[in-house]
Amino acid sequence: MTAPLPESYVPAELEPAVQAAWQAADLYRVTEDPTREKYYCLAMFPYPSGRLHMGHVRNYTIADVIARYQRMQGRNVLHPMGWDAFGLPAENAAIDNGVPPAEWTWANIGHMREQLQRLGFSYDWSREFATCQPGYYHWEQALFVRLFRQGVVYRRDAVVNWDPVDHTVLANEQVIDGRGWRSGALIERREIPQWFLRITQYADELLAELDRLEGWPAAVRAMQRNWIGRSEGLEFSFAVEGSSEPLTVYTTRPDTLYGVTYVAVAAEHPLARAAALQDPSLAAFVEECLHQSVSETVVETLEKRGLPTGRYVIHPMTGERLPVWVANFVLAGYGSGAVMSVPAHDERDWAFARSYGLPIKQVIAPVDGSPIDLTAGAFTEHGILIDSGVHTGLDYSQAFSALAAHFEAKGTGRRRVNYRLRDWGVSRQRYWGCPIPIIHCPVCGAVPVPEEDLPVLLPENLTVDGAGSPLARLEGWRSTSCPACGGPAERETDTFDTFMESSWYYARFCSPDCDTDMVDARARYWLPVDQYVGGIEHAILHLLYSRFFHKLLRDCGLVDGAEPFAQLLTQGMVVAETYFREPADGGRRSWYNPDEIGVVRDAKGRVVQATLNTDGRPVEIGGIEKMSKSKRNGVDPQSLVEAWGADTVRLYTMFAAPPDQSLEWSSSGVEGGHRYLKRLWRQIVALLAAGPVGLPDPALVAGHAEARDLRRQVHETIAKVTDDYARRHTFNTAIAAIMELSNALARADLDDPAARAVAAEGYLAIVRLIAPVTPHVSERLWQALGGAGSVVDAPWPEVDSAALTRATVELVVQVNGKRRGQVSVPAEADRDAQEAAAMADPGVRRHLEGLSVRKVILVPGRLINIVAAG
RNA sequence: GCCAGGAUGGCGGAAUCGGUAGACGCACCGCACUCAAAAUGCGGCGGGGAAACCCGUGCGGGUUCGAGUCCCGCUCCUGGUACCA
Repeated sequence: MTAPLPESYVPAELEPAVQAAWQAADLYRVTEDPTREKYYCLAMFPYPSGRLHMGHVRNYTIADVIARYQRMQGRNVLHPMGWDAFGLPAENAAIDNGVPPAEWTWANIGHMREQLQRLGFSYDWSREFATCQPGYYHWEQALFVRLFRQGVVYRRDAVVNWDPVDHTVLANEQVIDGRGWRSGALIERREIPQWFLRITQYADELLAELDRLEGWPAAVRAMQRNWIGRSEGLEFSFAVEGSSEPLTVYTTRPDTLYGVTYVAVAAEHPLARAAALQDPSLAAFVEECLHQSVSETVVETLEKRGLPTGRYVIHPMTGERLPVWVANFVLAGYGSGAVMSVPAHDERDWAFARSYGLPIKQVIAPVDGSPIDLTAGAFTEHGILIDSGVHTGLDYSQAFSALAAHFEAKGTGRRRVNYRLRDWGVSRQRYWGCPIPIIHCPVCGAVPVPEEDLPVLLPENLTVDGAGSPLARLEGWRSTSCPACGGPAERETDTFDTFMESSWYYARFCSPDCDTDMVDARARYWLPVDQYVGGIEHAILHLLYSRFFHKLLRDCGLVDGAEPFAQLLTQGMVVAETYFREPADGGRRSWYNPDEIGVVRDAKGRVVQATLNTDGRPVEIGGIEKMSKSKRNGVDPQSLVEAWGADTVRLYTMFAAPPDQSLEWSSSGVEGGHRYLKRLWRQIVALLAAGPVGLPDPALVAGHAEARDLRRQVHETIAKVTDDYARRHTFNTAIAAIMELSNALARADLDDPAARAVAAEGYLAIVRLIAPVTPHVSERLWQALGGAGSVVDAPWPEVDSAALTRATVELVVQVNGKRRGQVSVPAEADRDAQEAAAMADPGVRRHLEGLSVRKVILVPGRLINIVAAG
C-alpha cells in the first residue's frame, strides 16, 4: 500500500483492496480495556427485509462517521451490528412464497451482511447475532420468568382485531377500512387473554429521567412525556338508577363537575351490553362499534357518534338525572370505559352535545369576568366556578380540593394520579417470534417454564399459510407436562411482541457470547450506549420500551445506571421524486423509477417536463415522497456502490442534508460528490509532483501574507469540522467546510515553498477530517502523504491557536438596520475607533445626511448599527 | 382527532446565542482545452432596476435599533398514535 499514488481515482479497485487490508489486520475487533476511555456507538439494527435501502445506508453511515471520529480521538470504540430477525414480514413472505420464515430470514441476513460490508462500516463483526437465535431469546425468556416471579408480569383479557375468515389476529396495519387485508372480511373486536408487563409501575421514573436526558432531542423527550401523560385527577362514582353497580369515571377537571350533562360509555361496557338486550337499534349500534379497528387513529378520527342507552345516573352533587350514552370514541381498555361529559368546557363533549342536542351548561367563567360564547365552542381554560352550588366562586385548585375532600369523606371517590401510558401487552398470536415460556396447567394455572428447561425452542422449518396460529396446531410441541404437578399441560402458543427483542439487544452486544445470563460484567464497562442513532419513527415505542427494559435489567442487578442511551440522534427519511402515468381507462396509476425518466429544462434550469426514456412520451411529476416499493421511487444502494464506490455514496448521503432532516435523493448530487473525491485526488497528485512534502516553517509563513491566510483557513476548518462532528452532528456543514478548504488549497502556488508547505499541512488535515466519511480514499491518500499507520487510527488534527489570529476584522455597518457599508478595522480597535471608521464610510455618510445619530449598537467584530432620525 | 417536527433561489441546503440571507454542492449560462464530444479548468448565477437603490426566508399580525431565528393566529407537508419495524 505504499506504492506511488496512481494518476486517477478508481474506487472499484481501491475500496476492495483497502477493505481486505482492514480485514487482514482485524482492525475493528474491540475488547474491554479499563485503561482507555470507552465509547459505545450504536445504530438501530435492521429488520432483515431482504435488501438494504437508502434509509439503512443513511443510518449506518451516520453512526459509522461518529464511531470513526471517536476512534481517531483515541477512544476504545464499540460499534456492533446484528439483526432484528423476528417479525411479521417473514410470515407474510412464507404465506406468499411457501418459504419457511427461518430460511427466508437467514437468506436475507446473508445478503444484507454482504451489502453492509461493501459499504466499509467499522463493525466488530465478531459480536454479530440475530434475535431469532436461541442463544439470544433464551435470556429474554429467562427475564420473563424472573419478572413473572417478581409480579411485573400479569395476564388479562385485552381486545384485538379478529379476522373471522382467516381465524387470525390482525395487526392494525393489516386492517384496511375495517376489513382484513387478505380476506376482505369485516373484522371483529375480540377479547382474548394476553400477557402484560407493568410498565406503568415505572411511569414516574420514565417521566422523571426524561428531564435528565440532555443528550436527547427535545422533541423526542416531549413526545415521550406526552405519551406517558401523567395527570392528577379525581376518580368518583355515579349511582346508576335501578342498579346497585355504580359507574366509575376519572376526570382531570373536577371543577367542571356541575356542568356534567350526560355520561358516555364504551360499546363493550357492561351497562351498554345490558341496555342493548332491550333495544334493537342500540344493539345494532353496539354491534357496529364492535367492528371498528382497535387502532387509536381509527377511533379518534371517526365521526363521533352515539346513542342513548335509556339508563340514567344520578349527579352526585345536584341529584339530577343524567342520561347515559354509548359513544364510539370511548375506549373500553382505557380507564373504566366511561367518561363524564361537560359540553361547556370540553371540545369533544361540546361537538357531541351539539350534534345530538344535549344540554350545554356553563359552570366556569373567565377570571376577568369577560363573557364567553358557548354557541361558538367550549371554554376550556381554568376560571371561576359559577352555578356550582356551595362551590360557586372557587377557582380550579380550590374546587379540586373541596370536591376531592367531599368524595373522600363520603367514600365514593378519591384523588388519583393517572397515566395515559398503558401496560405493555406482549402477547402476539404469531408464529415467527420468541415463544412465551409459560405452561398452562388445568390444575396449577399458568406456570413459568423452569430456568433449567429454557430456552423454549421455536420449531423451525414450518410452512405458514396465514390461517390460525401454526404453533397452536403443532400438537406435539404444544402438549407437555406441568412443571409444578407433573400432570398433562399445554404450552403457551403465543409469541412475544418483537419489541421485546429490540428492547435489550444494545446490552447483549457487550457480551454476545454470554451463556449464563442476558449479559455479564462486560456490560458494566460498555454501557450506557454513548451515541444511539436511528429513525425518528422510533421516538416513542422502541425507545420507551428500551428505557423500561434497562430499568428492569438494573433492578435484576445486571447493569448499572438508569438509562440505556446517553445521546440520541434521530435521522430523517430518505425521499425522492415520483413519476407516474394516469391510465386513460381510469385504472391504477403506473409509477416509474427516477432512473427511467429524463427531464426537460428551461433556460434557467427549471424542470418543465419529464419523459419516460423507453418511449420518449411525457409522464406526470408526482412530488417528493418517502422511498417506497409502491411508488417505485426507491434507489438501490448496491447499484450506486457499484457505479460510484462506497465513499461517494457515503459522502453524498452525509452532504445532502443534516442528519435529522429528510434527505432528498438526487443522482446529479451523487455525481457531484464523486467529482469532489476525484478533484481531491488530483490535487494531492499535483502536490506530490510539485516536490517533497514537508510541514510549514513558522518563520517563513509569518512573513508571507498568502501563506498565513491560507494556514489560518486550515486551522479554522479543523476547528469547525471538529465542532460539527462532535457537538452539532451536522456532517453536511463539515463537508462543505472541507470542500471550501480544498478550493482554497487548489489556488495555492505549489512552486512557492511556504505555500506548498501550508498546502501539505492542509491536505494532511483534510484527509483525516474526511476519513470518517470516506475512509477508503482517505486511507490511500494518507499513505501517499506519508502518514503513519492506518488513517483509521490516525490522530485527529489539532488546531494551532496561533494560526487563528487576525490582524483586521471586517465590520458591517448598518444605518437604521439596513446594510450600508463595510469597513475593515484593526482587530484590537476600541469602540470609538470602530464607530469612527463606520461613520467615515461614504455609503454610511450618504444615509446619515440630514439625520442626527440617536444610538449606536456595536456587536464586537461583526456589526455596527447606527440608529438615526430626522 | 391528538402529540411532535418541518416550510429559505431553478434544486438539495447554509446562516451555531436575535446581528451581512443564500456558504457548500447540483442544475443552468458563458469561456478555455478539443476536429468534435466527454472529462477537466476559469467565470457568472434570488427578483426588479441604467444606477442609486428597492423587494425577498409558506401566509396574516406583533415584539425589537435589528427577525429566517422570538411571540400570537393560520395553511400545507412529514413522523408517531400502543399488533409494521
